[in-house]
Amino acid sequence: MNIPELPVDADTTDQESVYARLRHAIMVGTIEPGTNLTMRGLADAMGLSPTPVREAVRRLSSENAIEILPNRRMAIPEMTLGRFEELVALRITLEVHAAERSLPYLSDHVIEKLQQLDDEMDIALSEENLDKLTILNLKFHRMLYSVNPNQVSVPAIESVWLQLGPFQRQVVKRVKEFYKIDRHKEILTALRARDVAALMNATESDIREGSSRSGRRVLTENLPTT
Amino acid sequence: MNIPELPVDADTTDQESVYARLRHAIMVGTIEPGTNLTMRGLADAMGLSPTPVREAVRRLSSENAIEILPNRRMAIPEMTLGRFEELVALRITLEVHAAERSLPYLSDHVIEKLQQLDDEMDIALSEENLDKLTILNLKFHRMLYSVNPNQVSVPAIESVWLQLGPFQRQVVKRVKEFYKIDRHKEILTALRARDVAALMNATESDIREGSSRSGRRVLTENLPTT
DNA sequence: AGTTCACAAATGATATCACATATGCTAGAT
DNA sequence: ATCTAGCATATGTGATATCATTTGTGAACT
Repeated sequence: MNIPELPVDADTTDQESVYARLRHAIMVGTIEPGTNLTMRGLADAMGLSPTPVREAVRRLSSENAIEILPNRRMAIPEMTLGRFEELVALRITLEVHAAERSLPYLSDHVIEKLQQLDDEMDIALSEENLDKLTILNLKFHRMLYSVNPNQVSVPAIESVWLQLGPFQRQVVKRVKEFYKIDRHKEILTALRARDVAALMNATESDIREGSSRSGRRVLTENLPTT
Repeated sequence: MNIPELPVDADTTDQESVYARLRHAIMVGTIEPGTNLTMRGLADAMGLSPTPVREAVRRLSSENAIEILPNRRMAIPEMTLGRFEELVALRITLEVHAAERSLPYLSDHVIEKLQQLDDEMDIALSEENLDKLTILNLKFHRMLYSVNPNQVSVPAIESVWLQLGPFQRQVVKRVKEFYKIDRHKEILTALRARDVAALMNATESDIREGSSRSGRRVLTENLPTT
């Protein structure tokens, strides 16, 4: 198992950096569904003792990114069509909610930064750098929802991202087939117009087209439907 | 700090039981907002070494039930009016979503069990057993949302309950002032009629009246508004 | 060849220890 | 009396050791 390192500032705790590394790896789909993990294996891979690894894994298990089996072993959960569709539906509900509640706090400056992120995404797409595309996409959404100063939904949203993550590589490969219209441009237009209804619509379409269609295709080809 | 014990079956791990105990205590509001916690303090209180306590605490921190401060100390987060209103709004969005997606899987047998829970709540209310009332209420909601076999929203919902928990005792004391109409009865009626719109309406009203109004009152009386 | 049992290796869970940092208290200076 | 410096204590973090349980392997048996 090879978990890429991540830049960390000096004061971060080992537990924290393990958490960040695993989280990142899961979210971009580095680790495939069904992968079995061991505390000592991860600890060895990262050159640490099992202690901080256990703490990081526990956190991820509470976010439903890692599954603790009855035999006390750990695994990345398998994806099924039913679970996938529930996750996408939840993602839409949560992100439409978060977008709606961010709009009143939105400044032109943030819109500008969102625009820049979208530009970077265009570059990543043309370079076929799919992991980077994924990260930038999530960063775009996170930034929008975080402008609400009392925001409490981002952690829930990130948990859904984590659960969809292992499946991400398979989905994103097909994204060009289904993602004909650039919904981020629509989101940006709605933001500039401060148009709530348009924003909610564009957000839903973005998520649905970015994951649902291609994801379902992959799943009906490969996986059990239960 | 006195964290009540909880019944556990033989095979549960120490870490797991600490997690369950803390979680329960936070959810019914045993621990007040702003309370400072220490690993060793909790460990001593439960007769365990710090190791399993750390893991349980880490999990709860990832569910935003416990806050890790920059000095690496831990505390139960303070509540503010802004955060409170965001939490209630998120609770409504999530639970309306979950209720809607459970309805298609609902059996008469489950409706019967929900009815029984509601009866128990009436008794708890007449006995003024407020902690029990809280637990039964959450159990009622959890049972409904869990009939969806592919359900993925309950963990997110429980995280919101956890974040509202420390505030629960103050709110529930006032519940009689605002909770004039029994919205659980309305939910049950909607379930029996398989009426989605009525279900969603009743769910929203139940949550809003059960927490929002009395909660806001408590907060505007006591706390900073930021 | 396939099955079963026994033993070895791997793994998870927890306590303990060592270390670094943060906190709190006391004594001295102003 | 108040502030500050310094030291003792408390606390968080992580490595290690130990034990119980699970997994895996190989030999004996059918």
